[in-house]
Amino acid sequence: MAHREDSTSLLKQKGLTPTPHRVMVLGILGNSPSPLSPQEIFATLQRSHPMNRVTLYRILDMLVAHGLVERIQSGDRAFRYGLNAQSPHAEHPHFYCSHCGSIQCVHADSIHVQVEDIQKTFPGLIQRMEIRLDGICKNCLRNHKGKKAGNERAAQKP
Amino acid sequence: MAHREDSTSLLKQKGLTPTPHRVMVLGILGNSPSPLSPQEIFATLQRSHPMNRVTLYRILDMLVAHGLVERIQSGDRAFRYGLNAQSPHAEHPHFYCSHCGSIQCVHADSIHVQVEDIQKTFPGLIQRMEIRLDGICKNCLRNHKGKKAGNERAAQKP
DNA sequence: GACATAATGCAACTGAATTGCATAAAGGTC
DNA sequence: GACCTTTATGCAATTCAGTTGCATTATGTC
Repeated sequence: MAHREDSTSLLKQKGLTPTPHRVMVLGILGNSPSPLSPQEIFATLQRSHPMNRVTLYRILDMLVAHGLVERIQSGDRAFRYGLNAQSPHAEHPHFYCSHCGSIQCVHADSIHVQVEDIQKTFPGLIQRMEIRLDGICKNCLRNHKGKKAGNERAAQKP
Repeated sequence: MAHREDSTSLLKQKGLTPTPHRVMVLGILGNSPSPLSPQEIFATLQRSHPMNRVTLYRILDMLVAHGLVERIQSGDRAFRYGLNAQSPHAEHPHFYCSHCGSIQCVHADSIHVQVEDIQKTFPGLIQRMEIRLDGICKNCLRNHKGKKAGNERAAQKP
């Protein structure tokens, strides 16, 4: 996981000035096992290092633009941000729990989508791929065994 | 593609009363080669069969809930709706053009993601999968050859 | 035709993200 | 260090997509 020095040097590598805010945001993302929503990042920041919402969005945008951070879509309407996997094409799927909204990385060896193969016959330029699995996570399955699904519609209807 | 009678009978099959509005919406989706945003559906409707925004959203929700229509996420913040592929697990990827926002279905034989395999080791319940490719579509490549990408950021920044 | 149920419309609201502009911080030059 | 330019951050207001609550209209059944 990325410590403060790591975040700082990552930013410098990309020619970005390592302001405290940026270092913090990158650090939070580096310490999270799964991608986070701006809200979650914001909440974490509030405790120690409050910053304006807009600033957070702008920092995230910039990190994505410089390839340090990956932005993925979850089943709901908020994007999630996570440290970018270093190797391109080593993208992994994400699991979205439609009950609690949590996101998990899925390390699935069985998924080998050959973007190159598709590119051969596809007339547009493919730059990126995103795979998402929707369902109910382990915790929600355990906690709500026997209960009515209730919020399950969230997957489709955030 | 679905003609009016088809839409009507599809609705009846699901026990839904085939109101003019519903038949129209289902017809539009059936005649489109690619999934449409509510905005696009709305615009199409305006010409011949104006209806309230909310009604459209509610009809779409219902069609999704009854499995007639599939709701997918594009690279931007609007969902897209398309007739549901009849066979489950025959999901296909969608291509999102980050320049013009259009969506295309990709029929890629090379993509065989075995959800069952993932399910064996994944502790949650997987109910659905979505694969999306982001890039620049054929048209935008042609029209903007040599020009600066300009709006390309849309993929990440709708 | 009367009535209950379902469908639609309208207005106001929410949540996530964005824009425009003002202020504050960094960084370079003398 | 003072001055100035560039870059970051903050604040307020706005957009965009979708949702909620409630009134009104249509549909179907007896």
